[in-house]
Amino acid sequence: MTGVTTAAADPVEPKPEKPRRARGEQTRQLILETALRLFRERGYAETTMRVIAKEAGVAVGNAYYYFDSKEHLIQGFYDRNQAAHREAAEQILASETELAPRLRGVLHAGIDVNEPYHSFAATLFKTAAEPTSPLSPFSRESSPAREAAIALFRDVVDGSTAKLDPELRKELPELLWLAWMGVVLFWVYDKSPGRRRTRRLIDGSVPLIDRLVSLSRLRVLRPALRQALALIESVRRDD
Amino acid sequence: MTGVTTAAADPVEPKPEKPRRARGEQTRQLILETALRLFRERGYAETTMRVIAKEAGVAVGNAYYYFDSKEHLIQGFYDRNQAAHREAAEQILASETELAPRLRGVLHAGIDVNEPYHSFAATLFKTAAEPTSPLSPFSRESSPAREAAIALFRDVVDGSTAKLDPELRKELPELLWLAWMGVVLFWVYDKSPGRRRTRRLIDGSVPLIDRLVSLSRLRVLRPALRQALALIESVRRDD
DNA sequence: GTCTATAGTGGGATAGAC
DNA sequence: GTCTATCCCACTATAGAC
Repeated sequence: MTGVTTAAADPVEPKPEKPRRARGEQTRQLILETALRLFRERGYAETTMRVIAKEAGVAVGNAYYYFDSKEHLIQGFYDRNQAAHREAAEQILASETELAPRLRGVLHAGIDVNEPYHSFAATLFKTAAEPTSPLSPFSRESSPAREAAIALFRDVVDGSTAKLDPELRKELPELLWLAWMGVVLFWVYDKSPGRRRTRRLIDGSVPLIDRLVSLSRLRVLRPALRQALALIESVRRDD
Repeated sequence: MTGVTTAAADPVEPKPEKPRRARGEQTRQLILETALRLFRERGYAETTMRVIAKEAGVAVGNAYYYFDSKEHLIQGFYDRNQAAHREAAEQILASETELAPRLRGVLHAGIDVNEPYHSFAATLFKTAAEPTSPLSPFSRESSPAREAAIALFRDVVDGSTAKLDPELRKELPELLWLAWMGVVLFWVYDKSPGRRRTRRLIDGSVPLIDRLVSLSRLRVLRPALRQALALIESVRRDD
């Protein structure tokens, strides 16, 4: 390609998109993929930045050029899986119209997507749990990812035929996301073969949630529902 | 009791209880107190083991003699506060007989006890959240502390005049402990002045829980209650 | 059993040359 | 953007004093 006649490369051929930047992005991806592979193979704590760099064929400093810290590699993982969850969920959302199976399908899809990373996810959870960490699911930095996740549950609710109290309908997506966080927490701690207990938790919780949502329209339960919604409202204030 | 004539030191004076061990315990406490003070003053990550040792007037190796790792200092903190919570709760448990104020009092007492360590507790939470860590509230190593905490909520329930479904009564202490973990999680993330939002969460949740517990005796809700209890049972299996 | 002092290892993170 | 050299700190090892 060094050829003479094309020597100075007159711009007949349009340059590939973002030649410089693309290379940077490529290096970034290379480092991330290498890191995630090593995390899966030998665990997070056991994988040193030196080894990640070596395996990826770059210098340690270069890894730190793209990722502020070892923990920031986790954010890459997080984003990737959020996207994968959304994609896996689309199928169910397109085919089901009842609330319960929609919810059930989306929850199982989330577990499916994360399963290969179960052992590594324990560490993910550790760093995500720190409130001061930008990786926390509640942090400002994560809010795009969080909003995306909540939007997924809004789809679950809004695309269903369920009849809901309008106030409840407004709050439900965020509540379901919270419940999902709870399921993830349970899953992280779940050591049962094939994560049977988590599957059972989902299969048992969904009909229960479905039943409670229906019951919430009963006259006897209206005050309790109002009280619960007022609680959410009061707690949300002054954040 | 080896001695013949007991030449050296006839046992006229009984030795002070555990002369050697007491000294060890003292050193241990000294190191722990020093560490917790420094954690509060400058944060966990910023406090090095070197500084802890120096401030306590011991050698680094000595600190490691008593605490297997820096994180293990947190277990000391955890145990201390559990005891303090229990103690603070006694007053309320001795004076109240209704479920709601008993629960409310115990929850607020828990926050009171932990409040001085709020900023440091964030880090505590981080390490506690790792499932593989012995510091996790769900780990086997923590089970004495966890059992003690659940026992506290058993007192809350059993010492109250509330009329409960017997099945629910059996499960409620553990459920309340779980709720308490949730409150702690919320508290850790709570940045509002004076932790107002956490206080509101408690004040709003307790009457709601109280109401739901009462409602659970209604005929319309019995199936839902059974369903919920069955869920707990099925999820608990094969641990 | 309790403690010191010292010298090391290894890994996360950074500075600054190129 | 990429590298090499270096810093700092958690943690270990060891050898020995009391």
